[in-house]
Amino acid sequence: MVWWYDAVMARPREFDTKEAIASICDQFWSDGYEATGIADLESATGLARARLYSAFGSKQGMLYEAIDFYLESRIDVIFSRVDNGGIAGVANFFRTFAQIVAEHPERAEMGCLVVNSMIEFGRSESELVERADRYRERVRGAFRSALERDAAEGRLAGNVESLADLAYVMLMGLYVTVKGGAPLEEINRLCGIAIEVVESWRISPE
Amino acid sequence: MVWWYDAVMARPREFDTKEAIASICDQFWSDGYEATGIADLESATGLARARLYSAFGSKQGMLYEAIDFYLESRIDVIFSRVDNGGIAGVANFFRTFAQIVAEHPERAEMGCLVVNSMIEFGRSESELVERADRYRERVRGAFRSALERDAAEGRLAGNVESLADLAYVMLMGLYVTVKGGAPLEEINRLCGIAIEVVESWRISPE
DNA sequence: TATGTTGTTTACCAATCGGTAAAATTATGT
DNA sequence: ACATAATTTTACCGATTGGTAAACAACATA
Repeated sequence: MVWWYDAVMARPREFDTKEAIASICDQFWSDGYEATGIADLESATGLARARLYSAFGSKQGMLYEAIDFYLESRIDVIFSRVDNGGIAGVANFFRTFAQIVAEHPERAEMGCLVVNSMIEFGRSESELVERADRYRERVRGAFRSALERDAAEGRLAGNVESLADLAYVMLMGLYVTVKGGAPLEEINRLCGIAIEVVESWRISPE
Repeated sequence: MVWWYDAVMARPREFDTKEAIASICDQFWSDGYEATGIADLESATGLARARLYSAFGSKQGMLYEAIDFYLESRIDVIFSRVDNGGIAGVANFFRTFAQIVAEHPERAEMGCLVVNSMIEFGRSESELVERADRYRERVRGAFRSALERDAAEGRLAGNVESLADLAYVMLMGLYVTVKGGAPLEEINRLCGIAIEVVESWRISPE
């Protein structure tokens, strides 16, 4: 018994857990939680099931880590470009959204991992509800911080909170519609409307 | 072999298929497709699996019929009250939505069967995409027909199609947010914003 | 009553599900 | 070199999955 030291390394892990989680994330993202079996995760990561379980504990655990990874590697990156971007930043976000749907339909059809998971589980699992809360807060926070710039200079028609909320709701509506397989022209029309709405918030200087 | 007649009744079915579909619909609606097993459908309907399969063919077939039932028994009923209702009709729809979320949270958390299925399957199954198309068309159609009344009398600020689309997108965003387990106050705020948006479309007579 | 046809019942199926026990391997600290 | 502790490998588990074959029962026609 080792009584003098309790943090030995023993055998180090041969694979990069972040890399594995990235693959797991993609798998859950494109196929959903229930629809992906452990076998799918094995082939996605190239790791035997027992290695996955020893590293992440359970399938649910893998989803939680996948969502955490998604939040910091996708959501945070995407929405940090919206932060402080003003009305133009918000409008450009929706423009980019439309562009991605047009140019990378396979990616667009994956929708958003958090939205997908929210719908698949509802509020049945508190660990997911908590992450969904963080997600909504991040998205709305980005829109708020973008709009605050224009609001400070008196160029925003309306209050920041409400308009950020509206941008958030429109985005969620777009995600659902894209995932549902709506035709491209319909998506483009809806994105165009969202952009019009956002730009109508601008008070042009006289 | 009966060559002179090909539509004999033989033994009549002992259960009401519409009733069974209604139960199946509720089951899929509240738990999702993948998460409900045949055993769940058995206990929901009170019918042995073989009876379900002889009547509906497959689990997917049951989902298709469940969605068809949902479209005509829920969507059509709900949105027929929006048809021709004017701006007030659209605004009232969102008011009712908020009310249901507040008073019947369990029901609200089920979200919308079509939205849930759209997200669970994506555009992978054409039979679902087709139904999703019909769904969107019905929802936007109701909003359009509601707004056309005001538009005809010059009391609508904006064009009917775009505003109906906007109402649709906002509704989808609300569904997702409710299903994701957002707190009631947040839902209420978002509904309030949607209502404000809708009412801002009204051109009040001077 | 005989026959054809359909619905119901019962029992069953192979395949897959998520998960794990245990042996073999490989690094670490002494 | 040696004991320790972690990882990897292999093989496996019971439970559940969606689905079905076959015997039996009820009705319509003749």
